[in-house]
Amino acid sequence: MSLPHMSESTEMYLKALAELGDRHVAIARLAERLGVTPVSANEMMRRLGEQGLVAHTPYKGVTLTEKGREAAANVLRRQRLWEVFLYEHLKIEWSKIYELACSLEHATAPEVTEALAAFLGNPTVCPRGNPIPDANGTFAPLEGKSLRETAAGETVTVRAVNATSTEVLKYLQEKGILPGQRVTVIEAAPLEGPLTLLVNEREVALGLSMAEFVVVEKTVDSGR
Amino acid sequence: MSLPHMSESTEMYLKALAELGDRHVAIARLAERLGVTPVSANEMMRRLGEQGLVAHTPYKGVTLTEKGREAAANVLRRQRLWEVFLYEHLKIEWSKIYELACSLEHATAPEVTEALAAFLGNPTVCPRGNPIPDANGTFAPLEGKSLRETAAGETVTVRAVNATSTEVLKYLQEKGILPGQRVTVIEAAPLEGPLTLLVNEREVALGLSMAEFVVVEKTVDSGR
DNA sequence: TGAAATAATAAGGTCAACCATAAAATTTTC
DNA sequence: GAAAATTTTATGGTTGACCTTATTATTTCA
Repeated sequence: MSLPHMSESTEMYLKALAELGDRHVAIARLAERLGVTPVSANEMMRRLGEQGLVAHTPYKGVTLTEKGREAAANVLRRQRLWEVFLYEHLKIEWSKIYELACSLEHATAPEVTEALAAFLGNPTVCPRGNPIPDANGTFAPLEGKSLRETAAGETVTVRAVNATSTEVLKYLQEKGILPGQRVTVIEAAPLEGPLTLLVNEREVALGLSMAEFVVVEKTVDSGR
Repeated sequence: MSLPHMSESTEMYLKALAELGDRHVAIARLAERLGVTPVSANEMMRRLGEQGLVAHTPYKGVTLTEKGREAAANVLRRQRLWEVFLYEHLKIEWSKIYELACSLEHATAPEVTEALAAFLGNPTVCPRGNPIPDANGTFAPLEGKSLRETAAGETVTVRAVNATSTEVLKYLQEKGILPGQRVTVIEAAPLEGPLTLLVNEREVALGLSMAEFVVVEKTVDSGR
């Protein structure tokens, strides 16, 4: 079941693919998220393809195979369990936990993963609002749409933040765009311009590339 | 202070040197402990020498420089803090903690190290009995001699176990050779033969290569 | 439909940390 | 003091994950 040993690099690619959604992912977007050149990402997709972890349809993009999806869930489980630990127990700043948990994740044996999950009380969401896959790799992929697709005038509730860069997370934290927060889109500037939001009675400007990774849900019970 | 980035490999070499004591260490012994060929260890010593971390006197051995000693203390700190966490909080089996902590150690940022230390209550010894350096890199190098040098008839108390292989640690665990345990050397077989010990009223055979890494202290207060 | 944009492939290069084999230098031991 | 053992150096090779530059293929859109 568990693969001979997955390199750190392989794990990062799998995680990125899982985080980018379960449809076909353009290699250019993958490369961008990982900070490598498209050529490198392409090479890597060939390698992962040979291992049966992804399926690549030229000019269409890549998807995880079932095997790849399972492996990715495992990586996400480790990543997000560490996030919980770092945030809840070590009291590390919210914006830094993704990056710090990421390093630990690659170094975590299955035995430690399960012991950690038990220690934490088998949490089901990470501090960034993302679901934590269970030990079998099953987890409900997050409901909701991205803030980017939210029309002006709408009021939504932040469900999760899928950004990974500490810098971006720091910006979101400063502006209060955190899971559970109610946000109203005041304006969406034309020409792919930024959104203007109302967060905690403060106006906040947010570029689309950041809004992309904020998962929101239409606020239903406005009076809770 | 903290180096640009130390590779996992560099950290392992520094740690092994620190664990092997503060005298000149023969490259062959280093290679043996790390499971690489002497040629590889030699190459690596040249590299670490260029970085000012070790001093190599040909045919005499290597020692850590002050810079190297500090770096090594930092690695040991991380290693041993994780050992405490894995053992005390995650309830992982004693014999496995070294290896599992080792992986985590390489992936641990300074910020996490310090938060972990605080979470654990700033422990000063790891479950294997070794001292945990403080945040400045200072720590009392373990008092005592190795079980290997203990004469037949002597009764000693195990202070620490400096073995690293899970297999060896498992054997020691099974035989009860753990920190705090009183041990009597019944016989030391000739020709570098094994020791026969009395541990918990049971006779135990122990090869010299294992005994080498059991640090003991002459039992003073026999009636505690 | 043809040009522009995007995506894929090809070719060649780097870097760290290993490996093996073999030759040379030094130390230890008889 | 010479042979044996150990250590060091030299040479050349491998692997994974990147990189650049250039060419070719495909898709999108005006």
